Amino acid sequence: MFEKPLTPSDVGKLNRLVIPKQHAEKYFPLGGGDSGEKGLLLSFEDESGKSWRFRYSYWNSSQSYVLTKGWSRFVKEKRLDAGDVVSFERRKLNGDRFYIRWRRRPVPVQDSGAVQEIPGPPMSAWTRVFYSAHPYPPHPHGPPPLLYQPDSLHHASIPTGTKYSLSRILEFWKNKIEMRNK
Amino acid sequence: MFEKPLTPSDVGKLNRLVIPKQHAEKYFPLGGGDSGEKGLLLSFEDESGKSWRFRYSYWNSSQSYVLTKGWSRFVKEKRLDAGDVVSFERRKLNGDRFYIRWRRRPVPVQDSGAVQEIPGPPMSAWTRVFYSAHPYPPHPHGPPPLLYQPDSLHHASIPTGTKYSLSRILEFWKNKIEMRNK
DNA sequence: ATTAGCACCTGACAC
DNA sequence: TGTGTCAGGTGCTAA
Repeated sequence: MFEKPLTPSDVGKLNRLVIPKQHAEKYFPLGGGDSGEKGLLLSFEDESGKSWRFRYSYWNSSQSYVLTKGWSRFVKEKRLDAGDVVSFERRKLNGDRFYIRWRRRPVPVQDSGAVQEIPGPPMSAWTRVFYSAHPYPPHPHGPPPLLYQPDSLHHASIPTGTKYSLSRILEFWKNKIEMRNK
Repeated sequence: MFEKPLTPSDVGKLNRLVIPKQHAEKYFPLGGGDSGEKGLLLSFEDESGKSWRFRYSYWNSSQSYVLTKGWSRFVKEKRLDAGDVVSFERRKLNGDRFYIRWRRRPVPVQDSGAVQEIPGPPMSAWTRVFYSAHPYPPHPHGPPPLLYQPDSLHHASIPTGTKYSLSRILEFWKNKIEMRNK
């Protein structure tokens, strides 16, 4: 049916996938007043045969069609990232089902030289911690990103229970924000 | 009956107070199918004798009990802030009524003077920032205050060894930065 | 235009 | 380890 390259918001904390209107209206029509109220529950099968249910609805405020409930679980399980592509298919072969596929982003993002190193011995530790732990890059529009998440750091593991002393936290972030505000 | 120290959300723009489940089910039972649907209207008397009505209901999605309608007016009139404590009481003395009381957040524990492993601001910087930052967006005019006010730190309300989980730290600072960028 | 209120949703974390 | 709780969110509607 169609594909969509995921935006940062699609894989971010908004927990929703925007379906481009032309595709939404063509393939997932919401019947006006009836199902249009609360949306639909759409079921898809992934590459492993696992079934995924997403709530599909229309947001009047943004006039867009979205998958909401269930979407974030999919993003997490598949470890989807901005630029990756999801595709929705319908196969009438055995029973007319919906399928959802995904693939890594076609070409690695070119390094624009935007990654900023924070100087200082403790800081480098912190940048690593932060990069690897920060699930969502900042919004792509507006001011230049404060944080950047290079591919190589995606899954660097920090034990989830790791804790840090306040003074180091404050020191680090004071710096961050001062840089940001310059 | 019980008390609750208010969270930033309880006094913030969500306009609701979460009643901890244990207390809710003990003192404000929602009778299954009857009142469970639409909640109740609870009436309380404050310290001045003024009557407050709150809508009390159960949110299925989060499985929590909340005061909604009317709550924000109470917060505003009493100028409640995060950390302040509300208490709910029932007095059978004259007529078995509900009372609602409130008090300012407990005075912080005196700073022990212990030195941090790494030089940095006292712990209260953190608490102060954390709580004062949330409720209502606090930029009246002029540049919003930078991260913390070292000059206003006379107490430590957290034991000096306290550490924080990464997720809390990141969440907090993400908010901070977003506010500054607004 | 703003916002209280409402019914939902989710991730983090304490146990 | 899971699981339940709940703090912090969302979009929508009505006023």
